[in-house]
Parts: sequence; C-alpha cells; structure tokens
Amino acid sequence: MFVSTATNTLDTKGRVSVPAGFRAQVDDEAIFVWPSFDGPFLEGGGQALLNTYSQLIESMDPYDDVRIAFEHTIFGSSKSLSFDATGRVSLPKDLCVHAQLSSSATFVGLGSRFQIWEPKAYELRAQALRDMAKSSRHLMRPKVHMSGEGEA
Amino acid sequence: MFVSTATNTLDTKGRVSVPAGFRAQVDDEAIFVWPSFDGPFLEGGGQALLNTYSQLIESMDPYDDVRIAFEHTIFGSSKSLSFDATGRVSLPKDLCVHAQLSSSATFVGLGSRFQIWEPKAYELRAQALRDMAKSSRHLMRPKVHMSGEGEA
DNA sequence: TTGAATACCATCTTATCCCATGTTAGGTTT
DNA sequence: AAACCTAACATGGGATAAGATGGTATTCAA
Repeated sequence: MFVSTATNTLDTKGRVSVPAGFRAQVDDEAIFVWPSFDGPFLEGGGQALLNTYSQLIESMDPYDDVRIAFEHTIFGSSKSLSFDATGRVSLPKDLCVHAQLSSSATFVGLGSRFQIWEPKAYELRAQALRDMAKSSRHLMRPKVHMSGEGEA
Repeated sequence: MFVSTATNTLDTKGRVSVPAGFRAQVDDEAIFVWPSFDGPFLEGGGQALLNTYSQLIESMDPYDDVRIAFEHTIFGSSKSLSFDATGRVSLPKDLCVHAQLSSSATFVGLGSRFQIWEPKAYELRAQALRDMAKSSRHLMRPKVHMSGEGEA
C-alpha cells in the first residue's frame, strides 16, 4: 500500500523521481496520474487502482451521467507515465499546470492510491487536516480484534 | 499482542533495536510508525493495525472531511520501517524530531499497537497515568460473581 | 533543421547490509 | 547451590548498494 510522504525535485525537463516505496507498489511498470477534480493536485495509482475504478464504472448504467463523468475524468484525463532507468517519470505540462508545480513535488501515500501536490500548498493543507484529525480522533479508536494480529 | 515497555539505544545513524517481543508480533516484515497527533510521541504497529485503520477509513464516506483528514494523517505521515538482520529499524529524522528523541527511545506496548517515547518524557507521562489509575481504581473492579468462578 | 521527448551516463548522498563485540538470561552440569 | 555454558538480544562501526539528481547524447517528429 502507498504510505508516507516525500518531496522530490522536479527538474527543468519535468522529470521527477517517484519515491522508491511507491515504485515497489506498482511492480516497475508505470503509474497512472490525472488531475483531481477536487483541487490543485494530482491523483495517481497503479494498474490495480485503475482496475478497481474500471470495475466500479462498468457496474454502473452505461447512460448514467455520473458514469460518463467518471469515465471522462478518470480514464479520459489520466496519463500513463512510465519510469526511466532511474525511477523517474516526466510529468506532462498540463498536469504540472493543474497542480501548480514548479521546482518540486510532494508525493502523498493514501493506501490504495496517492496524490501529488505542490509542496507549499500541501504543507498548508496537511496542517488543516492534522487539526481536523486531532479534533476527531475519538472516531479513530477502532474496536481492534486481537485475533487479527500478525497476518499479512 | 504488543506488551511491556523497553528502552533501547538510538545510535548516531538513527537506528534502534525493536524489542524482540514486538518483532515476533509482526512476523519479521516491517513496522509502520507515524507521529501521534496527540503529543510528542510516535504511534506504531504492524500491517494488521494498518489494515484495521484502512477498513475503518474505507467504511466512511469518500468525501467526508474527517475521512480525508485520517487518510492523510495516518497513511500520509506513516513510514514503513523494515528490520535489518539484527532486528533494528532506522527512524527517519522527522519522526525523531516529533518525538524529541535523541539517544534512546522507549517502546510501550499497548495491545494492538505500540508507542515510542523519549524515555524521560515517558517517565513523566507514566507517572501521571499511574496517579490517575490509582485515583480511579474503583472503576477497575470487575463485578465478579463468586458463584460464577471456575468457568472455561 | 529544430524542438521536444526519451535514453544514457556520471555523481553524490543516504540508507542498508555485513561483521564484530558486549551483555544478559536460561539452562545445564557438577 | 554455585559455577559454567550457550544462545538470544542489543549495539557499534565500516563497507556497499540503492536512491535521487543533474547533465549530455540520441531519436523522433513537426
């Protein structure tokens, strides 16, 4: 699963190193990235994530407006980015524009997927989210079953 | 279960031995550690703990702000730390900063998860908790029926 | 021919691997 | 019961590989 946060350099050619831990999640193939429709950042994941979305979409009515919207937003605007020999991808300009990226990019692991942010913007966002998590922390006390320990 | 408390050395490279009993809980894979949003210490657990949180999060509405806050706070800020041949992990610098760790770290088992504290800070914390437990000890008295003793 | 994208190579930093050693807790032998 | 042995745990340091980054060359297409 995608975890942790890392900020890497975005060079003058639009190249950026994908954190090694993220690469390991997608078996050295490629990643899929598309502009979020929730804000100035990018959403991304591996083939597995696309498959999940694909199944979800195909379970919907072919003429459902929501289905059509998802199809276009996710499949239509996502780019498949392959790694170079050193684990970098080059981010297309339109994606950089959407996320307002200039000289560096922050990768944020969110379990089954990840996001890419402009570092400064993410710092602000993360602070707000930490505050919210703190004030809602009582919701995060799961009823953990001890028998669930120790498996993969 | 993660039980008992142990203080181990944090060397100049940021390495620290994970107590053997804790390692046994996670099948020699890795542990996940993230800064607590409750104070200057770290929270940790195995894959099983993260799975539990993951399920909890995925049961929430995808656009619930609280869900988003937890996704970022837990997945985004947690690091996957793998063991070296002798059972150590290396703690990233940002985690050490958050928990104000310098030359040693105290692992505290809490059943399904554990915490990592600066030893001195934990000593104070533990004392406060002992006092609280003492003054509230009547709450800990189970309503035991003598006639109900001796069951399987 | 010229720009853009991709492949190739070189370097630096940092994490991880490997080996050596100290320490303690059990368990065994006498 | 005391001395001893052994194995598991913890720790330190040097060697090595992996990761991130910058620059140059090559290829493809407009």
